Amino acid sequence: MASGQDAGQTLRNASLRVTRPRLAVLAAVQAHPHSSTETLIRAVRDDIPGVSHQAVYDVLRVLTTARLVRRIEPAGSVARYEARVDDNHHHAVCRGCGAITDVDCVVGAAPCLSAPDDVGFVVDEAEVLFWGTCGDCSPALTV
Amino acid sequence: MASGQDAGQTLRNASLRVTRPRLAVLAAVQAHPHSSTETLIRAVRDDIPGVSHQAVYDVLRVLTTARLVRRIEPAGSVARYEARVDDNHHHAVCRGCGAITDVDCVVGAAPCLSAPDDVGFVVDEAEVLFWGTCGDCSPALTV
DNA sequence: CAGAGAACTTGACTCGTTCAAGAGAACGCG
DNA sequence: CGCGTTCTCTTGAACGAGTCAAGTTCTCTG
Repeated sequence: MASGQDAGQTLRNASLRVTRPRLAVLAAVQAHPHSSTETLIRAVRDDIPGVSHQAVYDVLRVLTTARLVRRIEPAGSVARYEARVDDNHHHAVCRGCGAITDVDCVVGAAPCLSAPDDVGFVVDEAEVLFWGTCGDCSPALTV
Repeated sequence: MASGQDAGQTLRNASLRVTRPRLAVLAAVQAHPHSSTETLIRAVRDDIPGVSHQAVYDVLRVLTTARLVRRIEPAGSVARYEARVDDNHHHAVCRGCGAITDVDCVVGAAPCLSAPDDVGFVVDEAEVLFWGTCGDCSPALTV
């Protein structure tokens, strides 16, 4: 893939060392958005069979801290990761199957909602989560 | 307390049996909004010293299912509970100390944001979480 | 007041995630 | 190009919030 070098450069730009696990994790997150750590571990092992789960956990933390991936943690779910970091978008979570779908920001720039002007609370992010039922999980609702 | 009978009636209205643990948990959630399960267990034990943690977990699940309390689960935090269920409000979470503050809904009725009209996804709740730093945790920011 | 079924106690256990120590690899510098 | 420092990965154990399961106790109906 031509993006292999790009990923290396991306890491370097973030002052991170370029290692195979990091490249593989980055690629896995891009290829499988909203995946759990376990899913990502499996995906990474397709590329590097021997990676330890700890390595993936470490890499994900580093990438998250460097803002190269974004961590999502809907209630009742394990942590999930996605590579869309430069735009402001939200998520819809299905209560039935747990599937997560991207939802473009309904208002505009982040934080896309008016912040509480209260007692010195400084908002740096407004997280919006839509809870509901996806098409596959609502067969009974025959409109 | 005069609310003792009210709480019993509240449970009965929800078709739930009235037990001391349930009354105590309900009172604890009302008295300590945004508390963790562990905190609630301690609060309940002030009233009924012998309650098992399992009982509190059970009661919280039942009350949550019956919509008498609401469960909040910010990323990186344990589950927390509150008794404000009949209005639509959101939360501000401090990245420093983890404190949670109520924020009245900025738009109006729930779900207070336009839903994704996409592929048959039916939204029943829009959860908004403001992330930032509370007054106590930002002493360095001397405007 | 007695029976049925829900609720609580006790104690073990699961599972995602983190901690810790040592071996190995990436990168800057000579 | 090779060396050393420092960060990264491996291995294996540990943690902790929450759940499961079996048995006893209590609430409520008739």
